[in-house]
Amino acid sequence: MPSPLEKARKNPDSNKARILSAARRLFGEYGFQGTTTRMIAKAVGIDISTLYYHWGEKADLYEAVIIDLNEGIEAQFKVIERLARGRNLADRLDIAIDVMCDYLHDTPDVSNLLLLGYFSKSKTEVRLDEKVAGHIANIAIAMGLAIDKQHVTPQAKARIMTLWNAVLNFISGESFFRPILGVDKTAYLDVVKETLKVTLIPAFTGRYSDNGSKIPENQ
Amino acid sequence: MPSPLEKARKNPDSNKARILSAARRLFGEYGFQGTTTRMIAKAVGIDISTLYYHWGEKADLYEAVIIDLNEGIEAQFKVIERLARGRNLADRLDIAIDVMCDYLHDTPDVSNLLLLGYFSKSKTEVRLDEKVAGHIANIAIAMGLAIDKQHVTPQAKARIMTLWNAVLNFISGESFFRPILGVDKTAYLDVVKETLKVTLIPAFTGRYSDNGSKIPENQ
DNA sequence: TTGATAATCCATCAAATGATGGAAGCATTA
DNA sequence: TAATGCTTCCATCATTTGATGGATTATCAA
Repeated sequence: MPSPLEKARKNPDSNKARILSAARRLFGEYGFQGTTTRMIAKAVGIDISTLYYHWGEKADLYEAVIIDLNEGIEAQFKVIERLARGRNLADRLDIAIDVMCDYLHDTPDVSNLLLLGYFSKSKTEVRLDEKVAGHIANIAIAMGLAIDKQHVTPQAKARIMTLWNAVLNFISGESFFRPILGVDKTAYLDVVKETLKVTLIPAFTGRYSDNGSKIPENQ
Repeated sequence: MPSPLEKARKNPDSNKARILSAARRLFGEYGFQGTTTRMIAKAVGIDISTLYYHWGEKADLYEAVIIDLNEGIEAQFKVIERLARGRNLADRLDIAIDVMCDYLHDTPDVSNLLLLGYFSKSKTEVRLDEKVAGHIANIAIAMGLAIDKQHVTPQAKARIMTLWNAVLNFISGESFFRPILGVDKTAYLDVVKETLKVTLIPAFTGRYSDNGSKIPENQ
């Protein structure tokens, strides 16, 4: 039997799918508490009860949004892994930053939702942490910093978090940070990419100060 | 005539001050939308109407919280400036990271509130961006990267944002990131400081070249 | 003490919000 | 056509939430 999400994806023009899409955008913009079911229904152009018919209560819809979003991220990790295979560490990081920045910039709700999930404590908590732990480990593996999920050092994890969070911050906070930087919309993405690469790639390619044993480049 | 904030600070045991304090904690934890005036009143142990008597409508209370918070941050910048004066860049950054991490870790609402301000779009927007622009410029000056607020290059701004955001992310997201790192509460702060220093100080002390492929040499 | 000012609480309101029941419309198939 | 199941909308409810008016109590100077 197909899950509700698969059903919605199969027919992107259905109301069910359009509700999910609007919910994603609005939850990302205003957060869980700041988004009302009426706002979502109005954005789609349907009655509120249709929304409840398809997705159940608000928290269930939110959960569907989070699951959908995480699958999108995981798909991007696969893209990165494919493009980065066989390169050296600096090139892999370069590719990862490019791909992730482009992806998140094209789908702005994703980074908003993730950050809100990290920092805002809502009463209806949707489990997100083990997903993030998985993302961190995936990046570590894709970057060749670990053989498998069980062998990622805390140091590597912390460095990846720094990079991952920096990407999310810059993309999600564009409307906030861009005026401060004083660059236009098209230049912003380039400035961000360049800054992330220059500031953070050396943190991985340079020597690891604590253990001194950088994980060898096992292609 | 004293401002409401000065009045509240003068008498920290007054209900007015206790409301501000509880509001700060709860707004930081649940965000503007997720916090109700009843929650705040209950935390203080007073009737809701007393809250309205002292602070007016909810948005006004929130604004008072933000102003209070920004003054605390600016005070910390002064501390950093005093401690860092006369040192070299690497030492200044080291001090700045230590002082800011300690301060934010002791007052967890601050980083939460700032991040929520960056990323969550509420209908009742309180101006925060020019404050942040000021913070960025202050750091730039304190670090000796610029003579005055008018002469901070976009590159320097972007690097400072990366550092500043990284601090906020790690402190505010402790409950989220610490289990992933698998360290205990006391060790977390040290891991964070160490990671920030190792990964980000070279971004400032190294060359500001645009190819970014070089690894800094010093310390 | 008295009188004015400040602070607090009780009761209440209007609007917003999450959620549901049931009737009506639509589509597919027998 | 008739029957069945899926989808949509209207009307409505119970709570929650922001906010206020008015009565009551505390504070304190004259």
